[in-house]
Amino acid sequence: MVAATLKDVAELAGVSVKTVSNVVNGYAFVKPENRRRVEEALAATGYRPNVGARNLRRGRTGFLALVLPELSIPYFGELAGLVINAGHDQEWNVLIEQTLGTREGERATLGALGPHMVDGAIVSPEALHANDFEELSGGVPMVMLGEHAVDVPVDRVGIDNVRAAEVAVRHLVAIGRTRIAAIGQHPTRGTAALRLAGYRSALTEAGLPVREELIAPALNYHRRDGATAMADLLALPEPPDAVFCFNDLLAIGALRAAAERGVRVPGDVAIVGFDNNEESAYSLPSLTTIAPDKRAIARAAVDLLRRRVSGEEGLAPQQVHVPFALEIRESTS
Amino acid sequence: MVAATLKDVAELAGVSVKTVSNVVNGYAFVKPENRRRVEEALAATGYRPNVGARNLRRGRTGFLALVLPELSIPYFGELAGLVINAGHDQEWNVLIEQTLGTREGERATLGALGPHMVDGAIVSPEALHANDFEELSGGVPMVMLGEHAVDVPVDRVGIDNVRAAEVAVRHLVAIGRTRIAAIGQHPTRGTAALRLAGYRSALTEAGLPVREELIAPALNYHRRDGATAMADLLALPEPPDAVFCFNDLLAIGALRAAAERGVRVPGDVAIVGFDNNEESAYSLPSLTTIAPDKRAIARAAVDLLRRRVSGEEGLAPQQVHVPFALEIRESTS
DNA sequence: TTGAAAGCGCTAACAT
DNA sequence: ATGTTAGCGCTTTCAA
Repeated sequence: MVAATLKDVAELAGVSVKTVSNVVNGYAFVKPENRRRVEEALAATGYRPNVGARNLRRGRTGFLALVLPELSIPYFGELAGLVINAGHDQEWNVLIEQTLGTREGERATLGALGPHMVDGAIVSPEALHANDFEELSGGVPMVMLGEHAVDVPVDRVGIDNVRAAEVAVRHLVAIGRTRIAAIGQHPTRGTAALRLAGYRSALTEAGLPVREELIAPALNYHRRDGATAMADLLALPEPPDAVFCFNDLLAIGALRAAAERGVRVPGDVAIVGFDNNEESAYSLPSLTTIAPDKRAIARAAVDLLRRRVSGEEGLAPQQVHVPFALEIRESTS
Repeated sequence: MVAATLKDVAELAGVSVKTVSNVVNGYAFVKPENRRRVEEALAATGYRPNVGARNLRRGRTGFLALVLPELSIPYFGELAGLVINAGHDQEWNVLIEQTLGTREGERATLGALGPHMVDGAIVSPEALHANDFEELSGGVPMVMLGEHAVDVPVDRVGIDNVRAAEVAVRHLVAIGRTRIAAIGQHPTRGTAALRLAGYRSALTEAGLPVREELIAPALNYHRRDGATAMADLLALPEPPDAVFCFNDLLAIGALRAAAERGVRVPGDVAIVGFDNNEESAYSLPSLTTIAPDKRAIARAAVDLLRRRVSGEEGLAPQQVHVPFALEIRESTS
């Protein structure tokens, strides 16, 4: 029993393909008698539309690309799940591509995204340059995730990173910390610059000095990088009494570095993360963190794409800010 | 500059579509002169093949479905990344579908996988019944991930769960524990039964009694379920001195429940997990766990699928066992 | 070695 | 209300 086609069904029902197509697509007015016969034939043959053919005809692919660094990174795993769901709501299947967060990888992936491969792409760039974007977009509508230094006329969805960082640091100030460090400085990551700006401004606002030695860089944003950076901070003559990490993985690493040195959290040093990964509610201690509304990010991105794809030409590039919250947990109480 | 077609390129180069197609597909013998002109035209138009049309013609889709409970679960996030990579090696794009681990969800997803949607599917079933499988496979070649009670003539890839559980429990015996509990009993999960069997056999082999009150059920395999189960175990008149958790998330939850009650790990109770999620190397204490070779799982699954799709008919359903290792960390030392 | 043309399964004019 | 038919862009006989 090899896949039945519209034609097969039509023959079995004794009607034309058009009628079958109409029934299948829930179309118009079909004589009840015919509808019944078509439906029977449909069931009898176990007909399933050939999506490829349908899309070829319709001039769409039915696919959406989600381009991100790596699915094994909790934040992206969680986000991807939500994007898949949001995509389904718009009859899109989501194709996930991994770039490893390198410019190489990002260029290669965008370049491979032919105009026929997908109807649009949701991209979470980490290292892309502005001109890469223009060069490689290939006419595929795109939405960028997260705020970025890169200035490209493209829709973006994310939270207000400067404000979020301010909220995080203000919280540390509010619980009485004065030597507040930051982990995650990075030369090219767009969000790093923004979170750092928020960190600085919150300190200044509180009348606290910004000490450059308390701003720790991170080559990557993995757990091990957080541990390394935290080790360096704790080795300072005057170590910090609080640390704002630019993501939860860094914070988890920082937690471990502290524990290994017998430094108590939050007793000796309070820690705040960013992203609200599921694991952060279960770390020991659990992690206070900035919780972006990931569901809103996924929905807004897909929605923006839908509007672009359905050809709202005049629409200027949008910058959508979704809500975030400070999730206060044990690492700061 | 709307997407150029083969025809456009042919006209520009002054040759037939066939010749262009030949060049594009690196085919046969093309007169050098013509080849040059085609290549120029190709570059000038920025031609990209329409994958949908190509696949329609070729009778394949170029897509592979990866059906799993949820991408936000670390194990599946990590695995999905590896499957995507393995798929690319065989010129497949991977489509991820989430079932939430319910029979409902699994049935719906498999049912939606028309024969035209994907060339094959890699399925990680959690609740599927044997007849669901036959009813819904719709002729799409499938590979199942993990061992399962469900007996269906389908290729499977996974580790030897009974042996792995034995290795885990033997380790607990080896470090001198005698009241060894298990967390993760479940009425329908295939792996639960196998891991429990390994648990029992390792205890028996060590001459230790199997105490039913030390076998804790888990409705789900999330962190919170591990915490709940651990709380129950610790409330026993004679609490365990070791716990074997059927996955790392349960173990992470157990770690927290212990910490909240002032129970020291591994001092008072040693804990072993299963899966080797990335986070388990950074928990406090870090988690001893069974580490399946996930890369091997991904590769074997894709490879099996490739063989099925390319129509090796006579091939009997395979059961592939990939290697695993016991990763010893702080939670048992 | 290349061209012409059929057709993959579907949708949407157009005609009836 | 339904049938006929022309393609969507591509690959692939079949001829030339």
